[in-house]
Amino acid sequence: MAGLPRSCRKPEEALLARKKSTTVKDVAAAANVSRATAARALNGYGYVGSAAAERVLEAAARLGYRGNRVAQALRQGDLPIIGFVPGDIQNPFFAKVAHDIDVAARGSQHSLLIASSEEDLEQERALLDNLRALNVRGMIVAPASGKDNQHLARLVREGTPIVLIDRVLEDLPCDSVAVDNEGGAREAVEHLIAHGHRRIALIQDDTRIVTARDRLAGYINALQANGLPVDQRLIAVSSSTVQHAIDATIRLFSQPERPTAVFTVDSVMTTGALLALRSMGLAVPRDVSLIGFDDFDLATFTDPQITVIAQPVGKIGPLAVRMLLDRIRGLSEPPRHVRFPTRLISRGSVSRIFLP
Amino acid sequence: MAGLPRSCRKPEEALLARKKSTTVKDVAAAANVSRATAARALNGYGYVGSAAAERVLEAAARLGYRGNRVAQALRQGDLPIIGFVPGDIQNPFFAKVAHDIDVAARGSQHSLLIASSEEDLEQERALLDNLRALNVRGMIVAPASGKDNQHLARLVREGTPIVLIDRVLEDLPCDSVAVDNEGGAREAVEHLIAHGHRRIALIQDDTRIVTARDRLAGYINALQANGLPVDQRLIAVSSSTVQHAIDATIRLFSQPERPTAVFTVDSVMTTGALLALRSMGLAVPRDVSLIGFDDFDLATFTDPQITVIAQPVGKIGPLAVRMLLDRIRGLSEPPRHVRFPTRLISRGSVSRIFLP
DNA sequence: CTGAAAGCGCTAACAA
DNA sequence: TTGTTAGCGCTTTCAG
Repeated sequence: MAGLPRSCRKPEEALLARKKSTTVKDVAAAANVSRATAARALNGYGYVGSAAAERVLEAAARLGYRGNRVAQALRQGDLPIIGFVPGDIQNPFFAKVAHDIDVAARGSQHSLLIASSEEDLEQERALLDNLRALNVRGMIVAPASGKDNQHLARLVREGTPIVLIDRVLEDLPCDSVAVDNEGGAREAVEHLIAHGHRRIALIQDDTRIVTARDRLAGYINALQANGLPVDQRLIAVSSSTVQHAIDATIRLFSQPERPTAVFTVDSVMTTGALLALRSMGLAVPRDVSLIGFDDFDLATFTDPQITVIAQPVGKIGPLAVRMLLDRIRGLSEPPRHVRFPTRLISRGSVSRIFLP
Repeated sequence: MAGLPRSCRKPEEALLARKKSTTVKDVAAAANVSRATAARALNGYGYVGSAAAERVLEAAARLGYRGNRVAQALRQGDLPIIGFVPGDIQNPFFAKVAHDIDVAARGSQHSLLIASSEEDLEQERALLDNLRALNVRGMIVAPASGKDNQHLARLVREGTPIVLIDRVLEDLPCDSVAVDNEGGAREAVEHLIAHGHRRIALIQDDTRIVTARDRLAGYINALQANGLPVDQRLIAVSSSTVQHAIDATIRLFSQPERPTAVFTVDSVMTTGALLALRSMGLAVPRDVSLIGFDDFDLATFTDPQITVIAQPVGKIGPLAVRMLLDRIRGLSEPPRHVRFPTRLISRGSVSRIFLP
């Protein structure tokens, strides 16, 4: 008899043992029908006599029957859940996207499991593996890295519906939703060049992150298209936290030949740059011009306000969910890639420089 | 023979059918051992001959065996997951707490499932029901409402480990981690009173939310302790979004007798109030003094900076996880309630008023 | 050291 | 209309 009470490693644990919840079997017994009939009544399919159905429902209510999704999932193959793996849940961009995904997912009867990779590739692997092992229906992922993505390739190969957001991996055959990072960055830098700036600094993430790489490309392309040199001393790499961005900015401005303008690749970086500049007594845009990728609350609070490259953040989550649901429903078209354009919002943080 | 391929509602769906993943059975077959032996080798318990074990591991690797958590969960009773139900994932307070919980949970081999209630009681019920049906180990919840919490009471009664954060329900017998909302609010308002203010406005959430209720109590207590009247026209209720807070602030200042100071109950409200005041051409603190509950990035970006009541945000998540894990491990002490003190950070947004 | 078999809770094909 | 039964993938006794 394998009938020992499970999970009794230590005696004291038994005290708090969760009350065994009521199962279909209990309900069926209470209603004097078979498990099959009870299940039919509970889930409303097939033929059930109205008398029997009523008894079942009554018993279920009385016993507090709730159903066990894990068992259902084991039986049916998957859980009505989609996973979202953002790079960092604290970044307002991802928080907003997470919220939008949540709303859209809920609208189609799915729960959302958010698991942040914290920009750590190893962690991302573990999380995706977890989600997969849980048999979620599909996943929306902002990959932490542009390289070493065999784990993603494998998931795709195995048929798990996946939609990439924000960071596209060209060689991965799955849908993606992102913005024109290269174009946006190029526009930002060209805006600075058009205002006479020549020493333009870049504060960016590790180029392992795809968006950082693309925005760097935009920066370089803009410079080269205008015959300006790419000076490595003007490029600061920092992880995307306010404190790191502060340090990077200070380093940048501790050099003999200071930049006259700064382009920051996300709103966290922009926040850090603003704080650093202020602490160094540099006024924007009098001493330094500033333009940031991604619009954010703070951008309109400074005086003057900050010029930014805005992304249509609110469109990303809902579209990603729609695409994912298509795949979950079995759509087998070739991968679709959507790239939204960005938009330069000119505020007051860029000044005109007159060349000698 | 119930051997029909499942899930073939429509023929085209079959095309994309997820590749059936390899099971212990496959591995066992490939290694020429029984399922039991394979399981033993895979999970490293019991006696397994080293030759057999090696064959199993090799076969598992070759076949790409990954394990099925759902089945494990069904067998073992629960999933190594904890759930977090914040009021609103976009609120930076909850985003930070979510991040902290994530880190702490991961440290103890648990995944985190974040499901935001969006301050909707009905939604919260559905989400908690989902989590419960998934057999998660425990949940950390910021209840959307101070009333109508039978759903929570029931979960607790059934033995699901639950820790409340930010918003404590006194009559619910479970652990909680929060801050001294009443005391913090009182200190804020007393600070304003000490600076000579008499017409002090409050911008707050619906009092259905426990923190809003407690902070309102602090506001009222401070006024009464100082012999000041509570004027309903000075109390604006708004849901916690920037736009709603803007509207509420404008309404407040459209009255004949304007307040000389404003106390906002969270950082989103504070952001909204700042935007509204600026749009009305009112300078802080020249025309209006301002103090907000909860410190946030923006508070140090305005000129002058904003005086706030700071909470030890970083301590809440980790402690909640620790308490939850205790319960999961079977701790059966009576409920523990932790309340952190708040701290007034005086910056420049409160001016002294000289009475006539 | 290994294998057979039971059973977690649920659903659904099939028989009655 | 209802009941019987198989089985999802896994772990774990118990008997070899």
